[in-house]
Amino acid sequence: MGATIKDVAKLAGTSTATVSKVMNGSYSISQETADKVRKAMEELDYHPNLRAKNFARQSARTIIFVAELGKGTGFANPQMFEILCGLEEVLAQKDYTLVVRNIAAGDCAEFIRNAADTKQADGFVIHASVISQALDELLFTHEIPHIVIGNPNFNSHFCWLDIDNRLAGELAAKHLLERGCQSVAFIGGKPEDQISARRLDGVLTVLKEHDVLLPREYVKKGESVCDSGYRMTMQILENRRRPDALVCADNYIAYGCVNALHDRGILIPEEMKVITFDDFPFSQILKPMLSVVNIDVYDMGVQAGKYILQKIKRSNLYVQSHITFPTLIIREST
Amino acid sequence: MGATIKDVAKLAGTSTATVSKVMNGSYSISQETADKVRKAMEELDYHPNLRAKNFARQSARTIIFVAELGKGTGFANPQMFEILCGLEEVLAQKDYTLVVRNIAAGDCAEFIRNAADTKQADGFVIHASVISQALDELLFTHEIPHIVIGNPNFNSHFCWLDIDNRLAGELAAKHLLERGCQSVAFIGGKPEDQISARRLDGVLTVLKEHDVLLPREYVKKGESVCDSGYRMTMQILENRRRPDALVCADNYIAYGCVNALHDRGILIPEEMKVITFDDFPFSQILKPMLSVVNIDVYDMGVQAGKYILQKIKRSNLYVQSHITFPTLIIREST
DNA sequence: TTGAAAGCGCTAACAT
DNA sequence: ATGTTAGCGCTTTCAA
Repeated sequence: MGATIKDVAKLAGTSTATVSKVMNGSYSISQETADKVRKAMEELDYHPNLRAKNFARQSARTIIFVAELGKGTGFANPQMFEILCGLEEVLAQKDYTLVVRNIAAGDCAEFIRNAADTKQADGFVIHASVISQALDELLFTHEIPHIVIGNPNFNSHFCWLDIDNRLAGELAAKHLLERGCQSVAFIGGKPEDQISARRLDGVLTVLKEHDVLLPREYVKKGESVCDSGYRMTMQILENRRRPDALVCADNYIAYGCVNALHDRGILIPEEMKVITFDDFPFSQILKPMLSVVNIDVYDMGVQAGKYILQKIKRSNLYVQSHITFPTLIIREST
Repeated sequence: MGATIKDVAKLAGTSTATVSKVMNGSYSISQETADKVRKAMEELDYHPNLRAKNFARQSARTIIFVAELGKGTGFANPQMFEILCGLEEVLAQKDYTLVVRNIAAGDCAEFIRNAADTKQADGFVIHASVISQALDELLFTHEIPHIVIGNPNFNSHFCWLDIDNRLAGELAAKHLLERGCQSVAFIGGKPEDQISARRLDGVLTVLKEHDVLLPREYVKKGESVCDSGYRMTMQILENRRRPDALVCADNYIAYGCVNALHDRGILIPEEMKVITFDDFPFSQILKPMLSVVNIDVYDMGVQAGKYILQKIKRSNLYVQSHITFPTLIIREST
């Protein structure tokens, strides 16, 4: 066992209260005493017991990151890890501890209620995959500091942050316009895929503004897998008139798309420009390397960290926003 | 503030000690009293304060996962996240809390010393990227429960777990032999790449045993990137006699390799079998889908969790082993 | 400017 | 089988 505050007090010839005050930088301590105490600390190689401190203060200085984890999550969702890293950066800087907790969506409310009740954490960063009406109510009525990562798809009181996929779509479209494209097609994910839908939305907005049409037969919906991207691309190529650019809703679709163009002997970007979203996992590896509209998910974690710390201080703070800005990365495919 | 143990005791008409015993399942409590207490708990919606509990018990029930995180880690190293998920599963099951902490290699020893000193954690799971001689000494002399993920490349007292890359190489080679291959080439990473080297080692061992030769010109060393894989494959194809199988040291190399074979019009697997390691990120997506020797990194996290919990109980436990077994996944490329 | 003392909520040794 | 009581290490109020 290391030295305790008592040992320090004894050696310094003061009370434990004084030692505590020195540690916490109270103004009402004379230089002299402070020096004595600090010397004693050094001599004893004293490190305050964080747990005792938190207990006495009735605060944990802990944030729990809650999400549905499990086998395969690391590979399927590296973004989540990236967010986690950003979050950690901010929390560690402010001497907060980051706890990671896997929880099934159904058990989330119960878990958080208990964790908040027993003061295991001061706040929660919650992945949108585990939210529910019940959770919303709990957080709202108990005023539990939290921030949800991802836009809830139902009406709620949650504080949340999300990517602005609509804006991302706009950026992609604008870039194509700048490249002189006259006719653009979009190949997307499932009809219910919100991300894909919002990206399409952004694309459409910009194209309309510039009187570039995107006829119905140039919008495809399939699945977020390579094969589907391949098929959708082929379908688009069947049209009498070909578009001069393809916007792919994500990397997987883009991969299939590039394969299809390759098989048809269509040159990228000379005959067809291709752009997609997110810089992972293929965009930098495919031939040609793909232009993308990317999201800095690490920064999203940083933002989440800042907000949750603010929420803890001022619980009336309310945030619902698309805070993380997408950026255009131009590569060979456009 | 929620109800405390005192409130429960008062309502149940017992002492706090009795309440504590009921909570912790002591044998020496009559059914009757236990029921009374439990009813009181329910009535008050009592949840024990975990921090008080841990503090009183002088144990944190916490494991800290220490690694060098930062922007890009999530994408560059999804394995780490996968391990983390496995670790969380085991710890949560035993009511342990998992804390994630980014630390530079240089600051690691200092951080762990302090965390251990102040009993912030009962044990540490440490990524090999942040270990050092100093850390080894600290953990050894202070008998701090830990487990290192990854084989340290210097002499040490660490407890560690790692993947058995040698065995993985053996499995790959055996599979090729079973497929009737007579002549095998290996295209690997940099000369100093330990993982690549061990995989090659395993391949060579098996081939020798079966009198299949792997001549010097069939072993290439390059880089773990697609382009390098492409070039190395082309080099091998330049030989007068072609091998009938290629072992690629990893997914990136394999990607280049497949491209090269494709460009040369060589059919996989009919004219050339291809096998690689790890099931990420391309093996399931390339055409043809690649046979791989895979490592269950999630399970590695699970193992790490089990070991660290054991270490905490019995500090004399000593582990240095390649604990996670590779498995063969046969797909179209062989 | 300093110190005494009462917590913080729970555990565990010891007594009954 | 149950209760008494002394901690766990630090904070914080209040008095000196």
